[in-house]
Amino acid sequence: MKLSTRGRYGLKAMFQLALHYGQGPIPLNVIASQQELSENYLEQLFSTLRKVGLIKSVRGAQGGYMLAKHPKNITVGNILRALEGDMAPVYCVTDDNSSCHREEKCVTRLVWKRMKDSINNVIDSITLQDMVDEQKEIESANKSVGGV
Amino acid sequence: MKLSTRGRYGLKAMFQLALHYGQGPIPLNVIASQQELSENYLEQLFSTLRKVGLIKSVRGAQGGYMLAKHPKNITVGNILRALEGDMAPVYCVTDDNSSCHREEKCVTRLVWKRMKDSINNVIDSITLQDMVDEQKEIESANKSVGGV
DNA sequence: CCAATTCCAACCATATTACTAGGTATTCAT
DNA sequence: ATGAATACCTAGTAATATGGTTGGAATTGG
Repeated sequence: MKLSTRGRYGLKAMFQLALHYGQGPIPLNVIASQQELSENYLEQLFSTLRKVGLIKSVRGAQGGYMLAKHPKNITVGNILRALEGDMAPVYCVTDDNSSCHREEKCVTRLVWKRMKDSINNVIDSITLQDMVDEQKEIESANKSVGGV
Repeated sequence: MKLSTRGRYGLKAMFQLALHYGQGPIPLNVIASQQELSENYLEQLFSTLRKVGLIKSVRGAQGGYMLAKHPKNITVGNILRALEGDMAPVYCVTDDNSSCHREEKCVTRLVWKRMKDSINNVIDSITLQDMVDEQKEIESANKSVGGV
């Protein structure tokens, strides 16, 4: 049960945007090269993120992407759900729960439900701002110890 | 981020074995038909479960499979890890953490770590016995309300 | 006008998933 | 002893998902 590159690349890229929030648009190739990702592939992810309203784009020269809201108002859950779909371990506990005729009589379903709730609880409680703050802590901790 | 059929089928099948714990071996075709699964495919899952010591087999006619320990000593986590591998959302926080040269300086890694811990916390806290108990509760609740 | 950029749709190679097929080994019941 | 019922094992395979690539059109700052 692994996340695909969509979720992984997407979160990293969004974190980069958060680090430069308020500094104007950042072009895709900058982010792609910083994270050593395929620019064209990342473009597809950003297309998705823009359509759900998490980022804004500026077209043309000097254009690029930026967060559509303050980092404190964007959660990891917002990003992962946009890119990976419903963060449920099995389809029978997704929001658009179509199938599963056995419904509530199913004990394994309760297990999946608890897993889902647990996952979503974590990812909805972490904002991009939290990550930016943590990054600063790590950096200052390294500096005070004289790390490389 | 979904579980594969290995984890889903496997848990269901193990739950069936738990329901009949102490009643001798149950042949594979019985479980397969009860859960409407491919017998040959389920066989592969049981092979894995046997090799990690979660189930025992009895060969020959009147043979079959049974849990190797009491249901209260088998967790959902035991089963899912056997069938799905390390239950980490990304490889950089798996136990045999090989790669990830960025190590502790990586903020996204902290996010994955929290997700992983959260997932494992849930699945390690639920035993097959818990599921059997829940099943009985559901059944008796249905009965007392006069459900179908 | 031109270079830099986003936007968009289609294509493609590879890996993974979820099986199927077909055989061998073992054991119980008769 | 025999045959049916079972577990055990390995290889093959169709479908699907993944992780991109390709090529171009639209937009805009300088």
